[in-house]
Amino acid sequence: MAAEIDPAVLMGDRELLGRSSTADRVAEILRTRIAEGYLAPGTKLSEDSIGHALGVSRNTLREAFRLLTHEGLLTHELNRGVFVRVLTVQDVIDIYRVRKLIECAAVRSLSMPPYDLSQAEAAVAEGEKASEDSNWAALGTANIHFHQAVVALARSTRLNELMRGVLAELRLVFHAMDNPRGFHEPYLPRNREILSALQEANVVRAELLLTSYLDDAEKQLVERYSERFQGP
Amino acid sequence: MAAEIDPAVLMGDRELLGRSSTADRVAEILRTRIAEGYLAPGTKLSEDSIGHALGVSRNTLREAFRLLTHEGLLTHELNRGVFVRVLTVQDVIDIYRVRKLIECAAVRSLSMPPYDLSQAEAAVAEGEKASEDSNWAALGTANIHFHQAVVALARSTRLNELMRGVLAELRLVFHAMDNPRGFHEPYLPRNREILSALQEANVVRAELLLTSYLDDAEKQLVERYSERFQGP
DNA sequence: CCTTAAAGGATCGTTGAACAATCCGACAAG
DNA sequence: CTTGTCGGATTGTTCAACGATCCTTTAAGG
Repeated sequence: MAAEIDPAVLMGDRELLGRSSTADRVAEILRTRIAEGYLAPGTKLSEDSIGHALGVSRNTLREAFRLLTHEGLLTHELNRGVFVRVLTVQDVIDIYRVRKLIECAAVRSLSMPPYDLSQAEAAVAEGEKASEDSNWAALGTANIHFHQAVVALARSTRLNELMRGVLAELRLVFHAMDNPRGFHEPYLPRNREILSALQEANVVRAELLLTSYLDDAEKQLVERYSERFQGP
Repeated sequence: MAAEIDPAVLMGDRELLGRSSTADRVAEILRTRIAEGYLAPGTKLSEDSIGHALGVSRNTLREAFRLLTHEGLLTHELNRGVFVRVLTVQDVIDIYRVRKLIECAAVRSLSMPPYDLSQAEAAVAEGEKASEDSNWAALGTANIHFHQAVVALARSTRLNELMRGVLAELRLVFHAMDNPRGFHEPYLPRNREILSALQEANVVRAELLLTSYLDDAEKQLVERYSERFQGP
């Protein structure tokens, strides 16, 4: 009469069920505020003011801080408090070193098609739509999603996690760009090109495109960033 | 009369001095206990008992738990408490997927000598000494140090951090091996061989050796691990 | 005038206690 | 044997308090 229950179906609901912990929600709020630039790098997050503003206790807030600190969005200085992370030029260089190493390795690790490129395709489409809508913040997000999808090709949860953190840090850098359109838009067709190479199973070409992409982005970012933070 | 003070000398003491936050110290204690196997995977860490045993408050202990949870050494189940992480076979596979990707990419990223191989040399020597002393736990640690040194060749703090976490997780797996000597010792000469290839600047050979090393270790580990946790 | 030292206020680190929510085991009923 | 219910134990969350540390201000001295 009744069909057997597939446990796998219920698995997807677990995160929805298990999600709670006010600390997680507070962290999510702060994460969003940081990502959208409302909390600029260098801003001090006072336990008292933030806790009072959000109506949560200091202890709970501290747990949220610890979450975000571990994600690299906040820095914690003993007896001084937490601050929105300020990335140095050295950090930018390190981030791109990681990206080059991992993204390229992920592409190279692909053996025979078919791969699941649906995420990457969705990300490129997302970027093209954002570009049409002139929504440059969304375009930056879509770019990040594309490269997350590239790493996901390696099918490793740990690498995905690492990349999620690294790209979240990169968002902090993006906010230092005063011309988001001029920075993000040129990379959109390059993402499309990389995707095409992957669809044609031309791994070598995809890796070459990816490398030059990352080299260019790094150069551009380091240039802008250093003249803004170390320059005269 | 008095000689000039060399500031560099005092730098080494900073971590000793700046070591703060009881939560950090508690985390360090637990980290060590887990690494040495005293706290076996699956063990429940009761807030009451641990907090009372270490003489710290429950709040502080929870911060330490949160730290280790994010490092992947503990798992946190809502309203049930924290447990020493029990890795699945899938986790082992994922860990080795990451290792193959990153360690090989780190080696391949080397361009022209000279590289700084001092860390790697020290790790191999450490392993050979541990082997002479028949200290198999130390041998496992030395092996981990060697591969950490390999990743360090990429000179990225973020990659180093990732690898530190991944290899700490791997320690959890090692404790499931009932014959540590038989497992660790065969890999010692292979580390030496990889080091030799690097010293000769033969990057291609080093990468090949590394790949087969990791493939063998993964196969062996997965076999043992699955028959122990999913077997009859 | 500048440098150094001390006092004060603000914030963080840590603890202890309290209450609600949840889980776990035992026991009873069907 | 399964289901429902109860009570003890543990966790989740908040609050208040005190000591420790840092930053700023103020004062003294060269």
